[in-house]
Parts: sequence; C-alpha cells; structure tokens
Amino acid sequence: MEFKEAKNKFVQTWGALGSQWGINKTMAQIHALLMVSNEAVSMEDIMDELQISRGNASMNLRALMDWGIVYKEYKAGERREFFTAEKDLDELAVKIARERSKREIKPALKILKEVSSIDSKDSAEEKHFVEQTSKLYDFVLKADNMLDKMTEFNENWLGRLVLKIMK
Amino acid sequence: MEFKEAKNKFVQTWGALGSQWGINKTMAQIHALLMVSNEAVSMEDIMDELQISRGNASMNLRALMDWGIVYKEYKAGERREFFTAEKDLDELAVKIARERSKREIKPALKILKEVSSIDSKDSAEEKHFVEQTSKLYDFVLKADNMLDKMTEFNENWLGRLVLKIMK
DNA sequence: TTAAACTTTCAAAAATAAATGAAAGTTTGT
DNA sequence: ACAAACTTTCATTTATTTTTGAAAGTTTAA
Repeated sequence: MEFKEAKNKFVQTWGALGSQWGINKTMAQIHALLMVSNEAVSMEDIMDELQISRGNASMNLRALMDWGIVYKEYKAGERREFFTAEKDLDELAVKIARERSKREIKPALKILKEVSSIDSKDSAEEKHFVEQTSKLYDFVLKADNMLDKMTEFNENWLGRLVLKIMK
Repeated sequence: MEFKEAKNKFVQTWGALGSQWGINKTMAQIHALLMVSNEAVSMEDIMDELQISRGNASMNLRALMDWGIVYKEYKAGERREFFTAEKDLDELAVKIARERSKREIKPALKILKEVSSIDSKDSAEEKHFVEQTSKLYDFVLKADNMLDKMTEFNENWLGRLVLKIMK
C-alpha cells in the first residue's frame, strides 16, 4: 500500500467510525485529514481532498473548532486561513469527553433526576420505575464524575489509568 | 409529574440519547421501556406504548437480543412471547462495551495497523502520517484493553474503579 | 394435517440528517 | 472608501437511515 492510498483509507475509516458514534461523517473526515497532516491545511485543500462543498467544509470546521479540537492558524503573508487539529491524543480524548458530557450526559442527568423524583405512591409498577431510574441516575452520575476526574489527570491519563487498574 | 408522564419522558429521553450515540431511536426506546417495566412485556404492548409497527418492534427486539441486553421470556399458558431487559447496570455497561468493541473498535484497529505499516520512505509528510497513525493505534489499543479489563472486574466495576482513581 | 396465533422479513415509503451552492457577510490592502 | 479575497449562512436538494405493512414463515393445539 502506498501513502496516498493509506491516507485515504484512514480518512474514510475515521469518517465511518465517526458516524457510528454520532459525529457526522465529514466532521470526522476533516479531523482525520488534519490529524495526519504535518502542516496546516487551507479550506480550499480540504474541499479538494474530501470532495466536499465550501459550505460543508466551513460548517464542519466551525463545529470542530467549537469542540476545541481544531484550530485556525494564520500564515504570514497569506490572506486565507489554515487549520490544524489537536494532535495530542490524551488532550483530544479529554476534550471530546468534556464536550459530550456537557452536551449529552448533563442534560440526561437532569431528566433522570426529574423522573426519578415522582412519588411512587403504592403500585409496584411505580415503585420499580423509581428504583430503576434512581439507580440509573447514580450510575450515570458516577460515570460522568469519572470522566471529570480523568480530565484532571491530564498528562497521559490513559496510560496511568491502565497501570492503576491492572494493579 | 405523574407516573405516566415520567415514564414517557424517560423513554423519549433515552431514545434521543441513543441516537446521539449511534443506536437507533426505537431500539433505545424499547430498551428504556423494558428497563423500567417490572414485568415482561409482549410485543403487542411494546408496539402500542411506543406507537410503532410490528416490523419495527420485531427487528429492534431482535437487535437488542443480539446485543445480549434483552431476553425472551415465556409465560405458562401463553402463546406469545414476552421480553425483559437486562436490568443490572454494571452488566449492561459491560455488554454494551463488549459489543461495540467487537463491532467497531476491533475493525478500526485492523485498519490503523494496516495504514501505519506503509514504509514512510523519505518525505516528512509520510513520516508524520506513520507517526500519527501509530500513536493512534497504540492509544486505541490501550483504551480497548482497558474496557476488557473492566469487563473482568464484573461486580460493581464502576464503583470500584471510581474508588481507585480517586485514590 | 390443518388452521389459528403469532413472528419475521424485506421492498417500498417516510423521516431524518447532511451537503450543496449562491448570496450575504467580513476582512484587508491600497 | 472601495474592491478583491476570502468565509459564512441557510433555503433547497440529496443521501442515508429508519419505519411501515403486507406477505411469507413458524409454531402449537386439536
């Protein structure tokens, strides 16, 4: 396999993986492309390599920047903007975890708390509902806190964590 | 908020959350419904509560059973089948982790290994590509192994893990 | 063996999500 | 202030995913 083919395969695979995890394909592909580029890439080049429209490129670059995993870069003497990805994987994982926690887990916790707080009166059905949703609330809260703790580690947290777990 | 409303809110929220994580809405809703039911539910009732077609119910129940998080149950004297969800959350998390690892992470690892194995010849561009994808391979492998380790813990792994991490 | 009671399948339809591209908006150099 | 160079927005189109429902399949009881 030669470079160009490998690069393409990587970008496509990452894109497909992204969509399985609720991140749109183009967003994941752009990120993949930037991850393996040794220098900042212009929007023009991104459009060209991924065969996507200007609007699509623009919107997804914006989204990636909102997630804090892609940065704008300015080159001296160049009018247009260039983009680079966060390449440190620990940092990347932390940022993704934070963002998903904020966007999805936190709101879900709010709902869980709400629905588990009804008074279950007397029926077994209602009692079971409250019990189950309360357990779920505790579980999700604990998992979310774990993510928070991980982000505090920050340097090479995954490696350290693996060590700890394996005892 | 009264029971019926709370239950509905829970099912809807869980469904929305599912789709953000690459699991289809109905599948997540059925699972939610079964999670909070104190007894096994017939397909008829599932169709009725979620307002979905027979085919949709059937296919998604099948998928949930493939994931190992929903079970068929037979009631004495009843012709039709009833369904229950895995209600133990540790067990649930373990099964989901295993399944996603098998379906998504393992294949991704294979591709990463492949593309990071090209010989990078001389250009800085190619060297950077190989370096980045190799790092990614190591990272994903480590994360996946961590999931495996967790599944071995099995009893209340999340709680124990939280204790360990917080030292 | 038959038919009633139930489940599964899958081609087609509907719903949802993503992409396009032209127009509007910005920024920068002169 | 102007216009060239570039970016963003968003209504419309396109692609993808999910759902439907009728037909085919299966199981069970008599």
